[in-house]
Amino acid sequence: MEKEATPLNFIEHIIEEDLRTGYKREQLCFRFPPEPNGYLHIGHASSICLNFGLGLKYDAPVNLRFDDTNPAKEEQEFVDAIKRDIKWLGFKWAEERYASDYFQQLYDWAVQMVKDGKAYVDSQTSEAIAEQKGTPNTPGRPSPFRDRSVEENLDLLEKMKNGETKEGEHVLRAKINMESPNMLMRDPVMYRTVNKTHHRTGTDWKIFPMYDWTHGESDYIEQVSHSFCTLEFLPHRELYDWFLDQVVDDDKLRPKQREFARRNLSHTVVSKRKLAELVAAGVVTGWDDPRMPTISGLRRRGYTPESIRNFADSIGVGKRENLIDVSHLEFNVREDLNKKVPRIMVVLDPVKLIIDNYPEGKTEMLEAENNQEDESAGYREVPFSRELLIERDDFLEEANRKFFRLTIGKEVRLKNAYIIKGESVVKDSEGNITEIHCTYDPDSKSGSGSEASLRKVKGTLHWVSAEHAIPVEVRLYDRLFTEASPDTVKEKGFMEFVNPESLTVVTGYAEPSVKTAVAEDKFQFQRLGYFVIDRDSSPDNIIFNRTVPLRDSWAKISE
RNA sequence: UGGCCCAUGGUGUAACUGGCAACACGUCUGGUUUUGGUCCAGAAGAGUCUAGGUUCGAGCCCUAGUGGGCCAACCA
Repeated sequence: MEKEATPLNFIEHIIEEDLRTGYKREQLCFRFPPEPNGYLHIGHASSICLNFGLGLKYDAPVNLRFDDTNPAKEEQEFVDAIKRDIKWLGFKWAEERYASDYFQQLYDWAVQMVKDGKAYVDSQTSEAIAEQKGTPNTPGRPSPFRDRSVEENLDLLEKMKNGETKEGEHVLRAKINMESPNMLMRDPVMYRTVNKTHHRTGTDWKIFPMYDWTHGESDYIEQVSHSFCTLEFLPHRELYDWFLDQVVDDDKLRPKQREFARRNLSHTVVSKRKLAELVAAGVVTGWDDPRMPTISGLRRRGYTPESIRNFADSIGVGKRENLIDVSHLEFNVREDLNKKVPRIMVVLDPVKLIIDNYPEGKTEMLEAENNQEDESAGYREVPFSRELLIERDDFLEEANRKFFRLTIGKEVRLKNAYIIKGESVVKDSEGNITEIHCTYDPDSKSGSGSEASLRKVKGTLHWVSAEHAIPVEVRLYDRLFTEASPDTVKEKGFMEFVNPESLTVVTGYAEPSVKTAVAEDKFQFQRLGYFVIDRDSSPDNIIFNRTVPLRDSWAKISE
């Protein structure tokens, strides 16, 4: 029907090819299979967007399936967090499934495999089994238990299942090929016993299936057509297919595993273990700290679901190693926020600006556009008076020609207000500027249309009225890691690369309308970056988080 | 002493069954602008890891090499 204007990525090429060679469109089904052992991060977001994006594109169901086969690591808390984050990203899953739903079916199949001589119980230590497996360069040797009788195997498997054997005493192994060049085919473990309470099956099961003996079978049960995973699972594909051979009915759809490269982000660590360490060490306040690469952290930092989805789409999928620069991600928030965030003026590092020729005690309300790019965002009123606060670095006594802001003797515009001219400064005994004095042109009011108001000036400054300013807490976030490469961070110990200035808390002064904005949970913006109101804010305690700083050029020119 | 995967501007991806290497980010220049943001216009930047081969023609196919990655949890 529709012409594909955008080129297909290689995953879509696979699907298109399958559609040409037998698959029916209505058979397409995908899944996102997280293990509930931690919070979702930006890496998962790519996978979520890929799978759910395919679902949308092909109008196919996408299941959310929790890979909960290891009770030692998994918790209900993570299940809840994962569901929340996927919803926040804006996706809807067709079915909510759990690998643990399939424990009985998996067990029945395993029993059949034992009967068919395709699986056996091994009673060696894990060390012995590992040793016999050989190495990628040397073939493995068969276990002494490899040829146990079917009866004995069945009996032992039953006992394992009932918890009549000790943890680690036996495992069930598939009988494949100890000399395979693929290590995974050297009689992989299918079941191990774990004496832990499972978050869903409780103590019903004492044996738990391994990933390989679960994933393809779960895909098959759910009739998933394409099971996409990251490249490190490529060697698993042979085993995925072998296990499927043992259970697949010819008249049902056979799932396909296909692999894509995980997408790495510069300046970002996503290892759950390391993130947990950051939380434990108190480097961050929690999994949803705005500096965390978790979806909940990004949300709190001010990233919108759209910006994350756009990022994932624009980055594409491939099969090669990659390191995507965070600037790609940051571009996507800026792009999205530009369109929809109302602007509010906030001064972070204030210095007093006094308009000598403005009447003392007078306050006038000026009209200000909420979003210059979106007229429907409307207008608000901002109080203006004789004493204002402006950014300290918006003023320089002696400026070079590249400095566009306030200096003595030059004119600039106060945003939404008047054109002013720098006159003089007052300094304390240490030479710090405490007051800047200026004069304003009463005819130059913004939007008045007067001749004076149309005069070109070299810069525009944001400001707040000192008397009306509302103190707010502003948290300036920078990249958590100073090193770009996740590998380097991994090798050298990631704590060394934690940026000590990743969080700076300052008191800022905002215009009064910030109160309304907090109540309405609106985004904020001003020149120094994009600010969003932290979700811990209340009208009495307003906290801003900064999402991304503006381009570095600002910092360079300031010097 | 193996097997498998990958190789396109600084970054990430495109290039239909071989046909002038494209898009986005980033960078730079200019313009608009009630902030240097935004927006608009434009530029620079790879000849596709190397060497052979097939072909009228190769980023796409073949061979070898080089470089990078994955595989030796009772993790996923």
